[in-house]
Amino acid sequence: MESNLENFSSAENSVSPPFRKKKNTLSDEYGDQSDNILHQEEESQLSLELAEASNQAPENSIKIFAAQCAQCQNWRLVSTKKKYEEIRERIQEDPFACEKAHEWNPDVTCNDPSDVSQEDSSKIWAIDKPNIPQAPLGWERLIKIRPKGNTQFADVSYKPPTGKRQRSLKDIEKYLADHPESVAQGVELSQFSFEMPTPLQKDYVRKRSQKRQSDAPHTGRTELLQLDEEAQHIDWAAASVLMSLDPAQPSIDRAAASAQGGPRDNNEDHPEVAQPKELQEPTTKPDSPPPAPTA
DNA sequence: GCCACCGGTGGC
DNA sequence: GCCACCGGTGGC
Repeated sequence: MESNLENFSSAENSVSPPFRKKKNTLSDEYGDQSDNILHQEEESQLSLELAEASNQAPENSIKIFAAQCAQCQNWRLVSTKKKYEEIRERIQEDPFACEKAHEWNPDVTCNDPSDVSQEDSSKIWAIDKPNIPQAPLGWERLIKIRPKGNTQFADVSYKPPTGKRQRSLKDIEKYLADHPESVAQGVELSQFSFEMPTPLQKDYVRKRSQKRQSDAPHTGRTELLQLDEEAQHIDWAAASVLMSLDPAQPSIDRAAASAQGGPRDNNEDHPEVAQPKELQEPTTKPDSPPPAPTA
């Protein structure tokens, strides 16, 4: 992926403004299928890509951020986490559009294919919640993705200018009580959100009722990718952001694809084969998007 | 001793 | 049934 994206260490979220378009996915080529995914209301969204499962990147941090153009529904990589946060915070009132990407990708237009694809088997995608405010100055919002099979998809926390990570609103409350100076600087509870992203693969997270598969080592991201065969649909309509990890396994695409296609109305032609590319591969350069989409 | 991870559970 | 919070524990 691009170098730009590599900087990101954490993910954020995105928003999905209500749109009037009918398509919603990132797919260019398979645009249609994407429609199914988001179907109904189209909204623009943001997506994130998690760091590699390997040991290199900071754990399961999100590496790539993307936002969906409200007009063409294609996804555009966002140059920095900060920019991403800015977009996210106001995405509802100020929907993302390809034009906004000109700041870091001057030539991109709605005719260019999405910068990201869900097909990228090496990535795990998750949709983030909308309306998450930017972290207060000096604070950093962190999202740690848990390995597949956990009862929870991720852990959201905030790292204050000083002190340790805060894991909940209650923690924040306490922190603010103990740090009047922060309050004096304008930091308030409403600036924090511990909502976590939703994995595209529904079975990524273990249901309470199910036992963990003893055999399956929950190594983490790697497994993620492969699992779902069943269609797991995410409510794109409701979703706002996507994140992806990169497991070393191939075969994810399909899963991802099915996951997405799965959503309610799939009109796709072929259930399995169809691989909606909602997100195009990050591989693609942000700057030089491939040929035109088809929409 | 501190930090991060993971599981369990209470509350909605 | 799902989600968020929090405690326990293992690893560094």
